[in-house]
Amino acid sequence: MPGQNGRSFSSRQYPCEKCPLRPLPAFREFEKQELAFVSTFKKGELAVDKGATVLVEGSHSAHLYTVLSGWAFRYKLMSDGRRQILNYSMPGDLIGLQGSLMGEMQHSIEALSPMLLCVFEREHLPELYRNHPGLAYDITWIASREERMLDENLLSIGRRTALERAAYLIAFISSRARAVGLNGKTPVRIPITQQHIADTLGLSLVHTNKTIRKLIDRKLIVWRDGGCEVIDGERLRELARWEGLGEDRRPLI
Amino acid sequence: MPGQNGRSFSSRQYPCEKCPLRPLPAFREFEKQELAFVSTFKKGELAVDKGATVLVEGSHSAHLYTVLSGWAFRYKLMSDGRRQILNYSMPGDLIGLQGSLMGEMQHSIEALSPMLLCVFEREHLPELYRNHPGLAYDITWIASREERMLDENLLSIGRRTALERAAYLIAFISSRARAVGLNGKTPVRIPITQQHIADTLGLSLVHTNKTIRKLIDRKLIVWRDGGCEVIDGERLRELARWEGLGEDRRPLI
DNA sequence: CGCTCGATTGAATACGATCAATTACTGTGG
DNA sequence: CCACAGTAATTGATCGTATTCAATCGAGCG
Repeated sequence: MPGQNGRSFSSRQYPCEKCPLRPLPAFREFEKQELAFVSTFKKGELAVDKGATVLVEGSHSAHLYTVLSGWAFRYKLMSDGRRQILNYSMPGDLIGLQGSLMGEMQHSIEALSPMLLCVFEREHLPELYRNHPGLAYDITWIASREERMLDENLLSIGRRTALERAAYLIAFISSRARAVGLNGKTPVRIPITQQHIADTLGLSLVHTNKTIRKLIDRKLIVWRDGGCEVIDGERLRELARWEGLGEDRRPLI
Repeated sequence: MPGQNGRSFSSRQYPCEKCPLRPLPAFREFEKQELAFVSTFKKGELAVDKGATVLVEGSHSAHLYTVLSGWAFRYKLMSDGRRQILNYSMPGDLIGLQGSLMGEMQHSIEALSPMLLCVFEREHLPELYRNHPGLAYDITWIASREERMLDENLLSIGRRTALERAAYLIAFISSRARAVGLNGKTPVRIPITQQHIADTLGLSLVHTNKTIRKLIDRKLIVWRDGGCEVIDGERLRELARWEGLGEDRRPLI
């Protein structure tokens, strides 16, 4: 199917039984029947281009997605254009749950790289709740996990200095990416611009640049190929006074 | 039962069938059988004093609470003492869900006033998911609502100026309080100190004071009896460039 | 080659933090 | 009833971090 608006839908290339993510140690094992249901729940796959808007504030999407591959960010805009990035999405993350449950989306999501998404129909969610309490529990768990990340981000923006914030953010994203196996032999390259970092940390672009530069000069990270790579995650966490993810295995819908 | 640690447990004075909150227009109607289950789910009531810690970061509480009356706030501490207040809890809000789902609490909760809490046992949660998919859905909905509030708070701290932030926070809390009928004939008095506001907005106490003073001088709020009252919510929202809650009826567990 | 986008840098300013008191209010004990 | 202690609010002065303004630089692209 040809792409319009930077997106193209296809039925399925990755049946849930052969999900490339599920075998990762980050994810919990699933019961056979749960996996079977998720497989019927999945309607198809959606490929989106870098820069495309996956979901937009104010819309009532009929769909819910799981990221199969690629990166995105979730953000809100004020009427005068100020932007706040709320969190990042990467493989294994659910996108659009808030909208599915509550109706209207109150934030937007944009792809940071080409992405492949599993598409689910929001209208089948009640069926999931009726017939698969374990999966229902998992979805609540996932919502709670997002809340936990937001708590930590709020602490960061509210109480950390600019340098600590930048260190925290990069360490945080990098830890999450590692957990889903995004590091090959080379370190993960986080595909964001300094403008994204600025809009996440609540700083100006100029000051963000000067702050990032300090991290580079201290050899904690490098900036290349339009993105960021962590060199010394340990010292980044220390600088940020951050305890780390401390996450155990999580469900994958 | 006598109180220790500022808390005292009693069986129940408010059976769910006579819940003082449920009839409020802010809450959805419940099926008879759902109400019956919630009633058995409720173990008793807990009264806590102002200033008492309801749940503490790092603990594994066996309980989950719904606020029947009173105010609390949810916060995180950094090892060096910096505090970030994440959100406020008021009647109808669920407390401790994150901990119930994920094990360890990663934030603390402290009472801002004397409170009365409905006590639920975390270990009965799976039963709720098995037998009451509607309630399970409601709990996810509640988690999503909290996430939505955090999104908005993050936007505020990240992108609003000090004056806008203060205006937003007070308008936000006051709107929520109104929705659960906390206003009699007089406006709601929000029982917080300026230190709480400072720790919510990510500002220093001194600067918070000067900012609040501007709101008072502009006659948008008054400060009295150790708390804050809104005089002109409309202009507060305008000043904050905030769209308002826009919430419809929500579930009450 | 000229264009655009993202990164970078210097300079001037402003917003908010910090330091240091002072004031107002409440509850307590003499 | 008053002195006193403790908490919360308030104010002025100074300092510093982050914003804004204004360029420049470098890489990728048509």
